[in-house]
This record gives sequence, structure tokens and C-alpha cells, in this order.
Amino acid sequence: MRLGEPVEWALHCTTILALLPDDAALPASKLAEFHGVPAAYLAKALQSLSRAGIVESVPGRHGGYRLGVPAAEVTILDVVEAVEGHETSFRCTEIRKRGPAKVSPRLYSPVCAIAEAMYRADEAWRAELRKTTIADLLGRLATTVPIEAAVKGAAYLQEVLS
Amino acid sequence: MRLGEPVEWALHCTTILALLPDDAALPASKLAEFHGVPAAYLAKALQSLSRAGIVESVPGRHGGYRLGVPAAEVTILDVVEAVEGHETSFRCTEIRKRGPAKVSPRLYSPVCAIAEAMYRADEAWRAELRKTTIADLLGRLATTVPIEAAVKGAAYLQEVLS
DNA sequence: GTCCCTATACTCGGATAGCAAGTGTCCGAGTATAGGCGG
DNA sequence: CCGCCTATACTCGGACACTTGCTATCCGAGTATAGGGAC
Repeated sequence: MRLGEPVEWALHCTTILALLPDDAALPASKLAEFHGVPAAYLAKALQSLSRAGIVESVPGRHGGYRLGVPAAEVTILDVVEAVEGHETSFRCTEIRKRGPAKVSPRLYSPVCAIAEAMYRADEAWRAELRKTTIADLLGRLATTVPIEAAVKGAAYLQEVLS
Repeated sequence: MRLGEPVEWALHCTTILALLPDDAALPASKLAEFHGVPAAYLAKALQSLSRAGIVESVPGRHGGYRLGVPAAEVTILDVVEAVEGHETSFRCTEIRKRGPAKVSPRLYSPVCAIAEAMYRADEAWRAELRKTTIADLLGRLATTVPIEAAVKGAAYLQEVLS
């Protein structure tokens, strides 16, 4: 089971966008440069976030992306699902209804015990991701990001937004 | 995020193997026929389970696979990890240490806040899968499997093992 | 009749192709800006 | 000097190649069995 790299990028980008002044917008190319990732591919992730309403795009010369919803109302799960989709990790193909022991389909319970357990785990994963919002991440930033890096990052954003 | 089909197969196969008499062994080809899945590919999953010690292989004419550990001591997580590997779903590539805001690597905290949250969700998923054992699944079988299917399944196993 | 040997049939195990999805890139559509022109 | 128009530069958005990993398959190595022959 693997999550794609764009998930990591999307989370970092959303965090950065939450730090911007309300009316400012940061282009995808600058976000890519800031994180050292391929710009054209990162754009795909940002488009997914835009479709989900988490960020909104501003076209035109001084355009870019900015948060579309208050940081406190965006959970990590929202970002992850916007990029990776809403499907469950476990997909039941109903093999219990195949083979020599199969009987009339209407006799089976709605979900088999195995799928039930797997779905439960999936929900536990989602529930945990729902607990943390982007605003929570901003709070942790103060204690986890080296002060030097924060200064350099702020300087970079200052220059780009001017 | 997607789990491969062999995960589902492995769980069903482990459950079936737990139903067999202690000294009996069921070949991969019969397990495949029972579930209606490609035999040669299922073999790969069973080999993974064998390497993990969850099942043990019996070579030779009346050989096959049988449970290598009591059903009560095998959790769903054990089976899933045997087939899918032990890696976390989220892989942190440390993009925070790249780009124009980067500073000396020794200044950074061991894990960033984002990765920390993702790992926490991963652990919640694993914890939930650890709660259910194969023995638990057997208990649920009595109430979730149609009685007709149970009879046909038992008859099939009787014939194959004779 | 009993024991041993050999050939057989069946099993697992790892090495080998095909395909879908993730990864990476590009170019076209659209818009706010900046400069120039006319009034 | 002010307002309007046009050309421009920059942005997003979706359509197009490439690589990795999942899906599917095959053939060889090894072993318990079954049958036949010798004693």
C-alpha cells in the first residue's frame, strides 16, 4: 500500500498557502521552487486541490493559488482525499461468491467479515487524519521548523509576493 | 492508495486453512479453484505467507499448505503485511530540507509535523487490523456465511482431502 | 508373503512477460497588467 | 493631464509520453506415493 508523492507536496503547499496574507496568491511555479519539486507535476496536485475547493486559483498576471477555506476548517484528510481520491484502500471483489461453494447471491450477507474488518481499519485511518487541521499544523510549525529556515522562507515569500 | 488483490485472497485462504484438520494440507491449485482466482498468481501470495511463517508448505504428492501458527495467534495485520510488505503508506521525502529555505540538515527536527500526523494515522490503521485474529473471523463465519454455502464448501473440502 | 527399489505424479518455488497506474512533461486558453495613443 | 485601447506577459488547465510496480504465467527442483520385482 503506497501513497503517491503528490500527497506530501499537497500537504506542504497547503501549509505554506495558509501562511500568506489573505489577498495574496502564490503561483504553482514558486511553490515548486520553494519545495524543490517538478513544477509541471505539482500543478496536477494543485488542480486537484482547486477542484475540491481547498484552494482557489487566481488567473492572470499576479495570479496563483490561495487558500479557499479557513485553515482551521481544512483537515489533513480533506487534502489527502482531494489528491488520492475517496476510494477505500481495500477493495472487496466478492470472491466468496465464486467457486464451487457459491450459492444464490441473495443468500449472502451484505459484506463479508473480512471486508468488514478491513473497512473498519480504513475508517480508523481516516478518523485519525480528520483529527488534525491545517491550522493545527501551523501551530506545530513554530516548534518544529528551525528558526533559521523560517527566516529564509519568510524572506523568499516577501520577495516573490512583492 | 490501493491494496493489491492478493491481500483479499490471502485473508480468505488463511481462513479456509484454519478450518482444516490439523494434519491436512490443501494445495494452492485447490485454494484457487475454491475462490475462483488464477492459481499461478495466488501461489505468489501463499509463498509470501509461507515466508512469514503464517502458513507452512508441505511438499510432495499429498502436499499443500496448512496453518503454521494457531489461528488465534494470527492477526489480520500479520497476513496483510506478509503480502504487502511492512512499509508505511506515507513516505516522507523530506522536501522541507530542499529549496531556498533550506538550512544545515542538523538543525531540523527528526520528523516534520506532517509526517508525524501521517505516521500516526498509519499506526491507527495497523492497530485496528491487529485487533482481529483469524480465530475471530472463524467465529463470525458462523453468522455471516449462508448455511447452504457452508455445506457445499465442506463437501468440496471433504472430497479434495480424501 | 515381505522388503526394497524404481519410476511416477504431484507439489512448491523462483524466474520470466504483459499491462495498468503513477510519474513527468508539454502546449493552448484565459486574464490582469503595463504601456501607448487619442482626446 | 486623463481616460481608453491594445499588446503583452504571466497564470492556470487539460492533453500527451515514459517509468515503475502490480498482474499474470510458465517451467524447473524436490518429495511422498504406488507399483513391480527380488528374496
